[in-house]
Amino acid sequence: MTAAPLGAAADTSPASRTGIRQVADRAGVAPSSVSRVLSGHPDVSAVMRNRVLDAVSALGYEPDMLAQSLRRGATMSIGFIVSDISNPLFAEIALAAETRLQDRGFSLLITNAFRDPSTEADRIRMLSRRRVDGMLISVSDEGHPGITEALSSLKLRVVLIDRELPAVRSAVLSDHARGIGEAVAHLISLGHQRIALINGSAAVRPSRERQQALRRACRGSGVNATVRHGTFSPEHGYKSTMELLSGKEPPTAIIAGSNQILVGVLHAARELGVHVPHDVSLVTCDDLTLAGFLTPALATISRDTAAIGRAAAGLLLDLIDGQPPRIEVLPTGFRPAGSCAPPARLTS
Amino acid sequence: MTAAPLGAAADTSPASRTGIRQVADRAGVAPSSVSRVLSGHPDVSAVMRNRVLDAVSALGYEPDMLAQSLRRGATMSIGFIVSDISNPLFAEIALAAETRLQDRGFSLLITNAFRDPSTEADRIRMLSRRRVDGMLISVSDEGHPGITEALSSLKLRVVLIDRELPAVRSAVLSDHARGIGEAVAHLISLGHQRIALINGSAAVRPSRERQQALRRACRGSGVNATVRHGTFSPEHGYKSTMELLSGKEPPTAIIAGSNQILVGVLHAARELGVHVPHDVSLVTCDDLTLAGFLTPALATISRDTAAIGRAAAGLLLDLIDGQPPRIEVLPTGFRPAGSCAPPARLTS
DNA sequence: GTGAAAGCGCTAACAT
DNA sequence: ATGTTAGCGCTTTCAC
Repeated sequence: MTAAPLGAAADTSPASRTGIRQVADRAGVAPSSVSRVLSGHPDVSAVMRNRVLDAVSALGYEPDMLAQSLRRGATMSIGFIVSDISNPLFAEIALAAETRLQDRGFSLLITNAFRDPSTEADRIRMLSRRRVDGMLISVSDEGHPGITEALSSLKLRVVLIDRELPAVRSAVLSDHARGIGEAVAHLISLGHQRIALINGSAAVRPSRERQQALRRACRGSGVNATVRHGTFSPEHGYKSTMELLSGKEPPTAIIAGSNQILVGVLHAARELGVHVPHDVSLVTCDDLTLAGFLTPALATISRDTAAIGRAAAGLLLDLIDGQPPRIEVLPTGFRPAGSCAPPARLTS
Repeated sequence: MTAAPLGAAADTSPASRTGIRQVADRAGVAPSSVSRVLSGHPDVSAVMRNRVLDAVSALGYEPDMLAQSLRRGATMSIGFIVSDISNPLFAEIALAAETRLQDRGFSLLITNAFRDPSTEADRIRMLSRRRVDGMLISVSDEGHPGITEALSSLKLRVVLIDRELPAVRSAVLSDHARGIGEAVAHLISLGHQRIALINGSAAVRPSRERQQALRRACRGSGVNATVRHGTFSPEHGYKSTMELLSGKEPPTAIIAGSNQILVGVLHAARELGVHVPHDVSLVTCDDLTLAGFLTPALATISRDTAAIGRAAAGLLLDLIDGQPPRIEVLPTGFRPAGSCAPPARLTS
């Protein structure tokens, strides 16, 4: 709650930072006039404008956004709560969002929440204290009361990324069902009868959508669908794969619910000496840099991360511009590859 | 220069945000007393403290950090100028740095500069206007005058990451020479006589260190070392590989100067039908998620990104605490793997 | 078209 | 130990 004071070694320069006052003095005008010139006020004479601009460049004056923000009631900054910025999926979204926001003069305050809901609630409050003009959030548990509370207590513009929360009416969603549907159709056409989805947490929309899509795609086909929920982590991928493949009637195809989960799946497969695609076919969700260079190349359900980031930033900017909240759905698509092949033994 | 005003749809709530004044009124005390309680001032009676704290929680008061910052002269925020946050290398550094800074109450303002020096200079000025208490920077051109100027105009605490600038005396560096030295020694021991380094830009320290280390490691051994400088991009990796491998006396081993460059190298090798390690051995700099799952597994010169982020944050915090600038050097290490093997034809 | 004055929300002297 | 006052750097009525 309390902020630590700054250390002593602040000023190396004797003269304090040049403010609007110094500029005004040098130009021989009032501070308010400097402000008007700099903020593009229409009623300023050319003489005034030039005198001020000269003084500004002579002194190298840079307006203090802190003071501007306090006065104007807008910080021109956006908070982005990411569960894990080191995951390229989120990093790419953040990059695209920042690019779009920067064009409008907004800065991005990025903060990591380590997939911990109460940390997320804390970060929401922190960003609120910093008076950000809006937030981009992808919570890790849509049902967490702390998050709902932190969110509802503030009248702030919020855009969700791939999440659904009753309290927030702006979101960018991915159509996971489509990608899963395509992937499963492909697997079934290859002759697979037992498909397993090693899924992330059921507390977030993508996992639920994937599960539903898998069940729907298998319905009536006689194909057996198994879903294992867990964390978005290599550990979950590893453990689930070990259990699935060493059980009775192991799946002939596995879908990894995230790039993190995939890593665990690969470790387990290697450890078990299981060969892809001969022993088991493999599909993963979301791109990974080297997925195309694996042997065999990895079939992937992918989405346009830059488009997601741009859309999220766009929605937030619209909200700030006074437009009503909106939900945008972006597609996912399945890219087949060598990691999918007909099962070795077609009979169970 | 001018900031766009915020849209109309700001207040949904009729009552304006509760400030320190409202808390003071409700507790029947002066605003300064509220401030004292909240900032942990020693001279406050227990009665006062309780009355204030009650009012605070009753009203759900959250102090306005904007006003605090203006008044205290410290924003408790740090700027981080990254060339590309979607590169896991930087993302992991940023993550570790943020974690460390967050512990001390600092927030991280991350901004992308797309490896463009003049964008970097712009971002430095932008962060300066936002009055960040310090910056973490990894410029993409150490010789760019605009950056030097932007940096020197501000009396700010700056820590460089893997860069050398005369104006900045705090930095976290990686000992690239060591990793390259180990890798080259390994290659030479396998019998390689022609080693190529597809390097990044010579305008930054890592590239220069790698080049020097390669030359040093080859000196007197009769081994031919080729270095190609360029951008840190797949395109550079692709083009260089195509040219190197289709030239006369092609290298029998290639070292890719970054994970981005590596991607281009892999594309080119695939296109040329060149087999690793039979036709050419391959080493890459900096980890990539799936590098260990490639066939063959990729030999890598790696470093501890989390340690770099922590060290950078630590240096900056020390600077803020008034300690003198310092340079910290962290190791890199070579991890051999199947992508390195004796050259097929030992004679040129 | 320009200047003077008030104040954004908070903290730190200075009083008491 | 607590209240009063001034002011961080800027913008914006309000006068002229």
